[in-house]
Amino acid sequence: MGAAKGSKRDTPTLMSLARELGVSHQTVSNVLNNPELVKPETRERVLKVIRESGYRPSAVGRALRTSRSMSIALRLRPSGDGVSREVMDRFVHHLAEGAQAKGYRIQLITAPDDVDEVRLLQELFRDGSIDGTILTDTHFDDLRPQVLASEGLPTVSFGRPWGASQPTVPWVDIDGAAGTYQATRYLLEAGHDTVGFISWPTSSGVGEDRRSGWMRGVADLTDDPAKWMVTCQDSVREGAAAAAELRSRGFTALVCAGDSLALGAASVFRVDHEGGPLPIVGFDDSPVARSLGLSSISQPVEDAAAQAISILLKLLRGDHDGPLEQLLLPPSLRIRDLELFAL
Amino acid sequence: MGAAKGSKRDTPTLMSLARELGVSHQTVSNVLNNPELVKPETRERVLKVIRESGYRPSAVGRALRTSRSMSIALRLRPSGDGVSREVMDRFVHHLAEGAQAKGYRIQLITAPDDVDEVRLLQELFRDGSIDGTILTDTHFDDLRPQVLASEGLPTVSFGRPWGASQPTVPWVDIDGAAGTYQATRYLLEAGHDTVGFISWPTSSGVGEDRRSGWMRGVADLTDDPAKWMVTCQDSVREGAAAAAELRSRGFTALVCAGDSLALGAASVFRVDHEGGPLPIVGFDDSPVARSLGLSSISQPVEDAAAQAISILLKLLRGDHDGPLEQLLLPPSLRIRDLELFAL
DNA sequence: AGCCAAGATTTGATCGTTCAAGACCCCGCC
DNA sequence: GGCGGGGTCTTGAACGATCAAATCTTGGCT
Repeated sequence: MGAAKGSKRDTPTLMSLARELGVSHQTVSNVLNNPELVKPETRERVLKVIRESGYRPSAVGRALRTSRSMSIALRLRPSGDGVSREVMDRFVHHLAEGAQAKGYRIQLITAPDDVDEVRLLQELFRDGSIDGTILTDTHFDDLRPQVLASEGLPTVSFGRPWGASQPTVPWVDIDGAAGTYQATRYLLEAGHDTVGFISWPTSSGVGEDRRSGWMRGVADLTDDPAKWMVTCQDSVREGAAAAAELRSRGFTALVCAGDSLALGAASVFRVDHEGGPLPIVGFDDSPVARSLGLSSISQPVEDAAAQAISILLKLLRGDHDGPLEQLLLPPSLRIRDLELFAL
Repeated sequence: MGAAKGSKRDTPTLMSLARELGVSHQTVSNVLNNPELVKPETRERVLKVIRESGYRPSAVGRALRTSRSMSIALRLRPSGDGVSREVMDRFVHHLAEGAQAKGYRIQLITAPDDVDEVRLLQELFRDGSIDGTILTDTHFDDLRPQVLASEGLPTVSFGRPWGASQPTVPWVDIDGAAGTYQATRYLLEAGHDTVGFISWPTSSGVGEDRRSGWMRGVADLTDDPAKWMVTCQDSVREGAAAAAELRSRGFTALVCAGDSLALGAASVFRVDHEGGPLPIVGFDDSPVARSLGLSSISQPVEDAAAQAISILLKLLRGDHDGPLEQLLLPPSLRIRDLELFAL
């Protein structure tokens, strides 16, 4: 076929295509990036060759010139034992999906602690590997947002800036309080006079948030909600112990800060239970809850991921219209009939 | 402070550092990549300035010149409902960790099916975004390895090439059969005369593998192992039904293809159980199994990830010594006392 | 005919690095 | 004293794209 210069089986480039077509490299580039600048006739001619050659613009060449890597960093946390990590898992997946749809890619990083995470992010940002990042698992005294913001590293946080007087980066989060409030009201309307709560230690912002929703839900029923709840670590065993305690105090329905606790609580309350939904509501709608038929509160992680991406891309585009975006998404209650224990 | 040319607050480059130092850019480059070529004296001088400026070589510039992106693609699957997806989760995490330790990064991709996955991988490979990939969830009639291999895309598979007469890419996998064999023998030695099996449909390579280990374990006890097992879909409910069936046939101990099934089976066998390990063994050692105190077979995913990375890097380096690597790692049995149901 | 503007295409520089030679210096050796 | 050679450093080109500006065409208007 080709005579001229001994065409190697190399992957085509703008230059090689241009030579082959007898046009300038810029014309080929324009066909792809600014088609309206090119006469329809030549545009078609160029497009044809592009298609036939299977040409794909070098992401690296492009990145060098535009100084945009089209990739976003995400720190992956060590597995941990929780039953609810599936939530984060789904978040990551939707993030990858959303990013990909916009031509971006998610790059995973790992770090032993926040300081290392921030340092690594800065390095990757400075060497052009990433354009921005999405933070997860925010907590009290979390310095990451403000450090990254001061470095000018485009950042969106999945999780509110707990305890900070003023947010330093835009964030998206799930309204845990709204979820537990809804669950509490549901149980009350289902005929229970009291609804107890199994809580995490107060060091957790997420835990505080979820507890506050329940408290609002029972505010008109008691002056001393502290007597209606038990605090314990996040495990099935402790959840069961806490539930036993509350049950002995006469509570017939419970809301729990997480599904591990709810699972434990369910093991206590299933005794004498007569079918239908167990009056226990967990949080996170984990796979276990789904497969055992436990009621739970489901986080709209898909929305959260989409919003996080969308806000981050806005930052990258430089659309600085107005103040930081802060988005609180409502979770939804999933009531289920007990499956496993009913057998 | 500098007078000369109005130094902007730009990030430093090889060129800018070279100018500042009064040496050539290549010398600076050599200090970083081939220190032995540079006289110790100047080397120190250059290093000092590098450190002070916080200079970091542009990953993009380097990638363009060397045509190595230092990143590895990994397809993230849709969440799915399984209780065992935590295994993949841990695998991904260890992969990211291992890659990062070697200067590589993991890029997430998503795809609705294998064909799209392969196409996307090819595109990313051709445009220089990735250097290689790690496949997961291999299955019968999986065409991905052979297509990728024929395209010259460096690939390592986590999961055997089920059904293929000849592997086309190196792989790492967990020896499921060894795990179920071990579990079966353990139960027999614990005093049970028979050990049943709850199996997945035979379309699954992983399921076949796990079943075969159990069959080997009971081979000397029965001529018709088909009567000792039940096949069903992977859910807690179906696991419970299958266990009830086997129990009614007189089986006192079971091995299950996965933890969902085992969880269902446990709900049946816990009745009349008197403490100590329940004679049910699941597979994957999922968080639920751990928190409920179910015995299970644990996959050495950390090893698997490390090996996968190691083999892939070898491919990238071009060390083609000998045939494709094929690595089968033994899982380990975790026997636990029942926790939750014992309360 | 002459001239300006819009349309279409080309030219040259640039992003930041590494590769492949070339230049220079100093020494020892015949 | 010229020559080879190792050690040190510099020069110029390449990687593959985009940006900025120059050039060539065309056509309409006076």
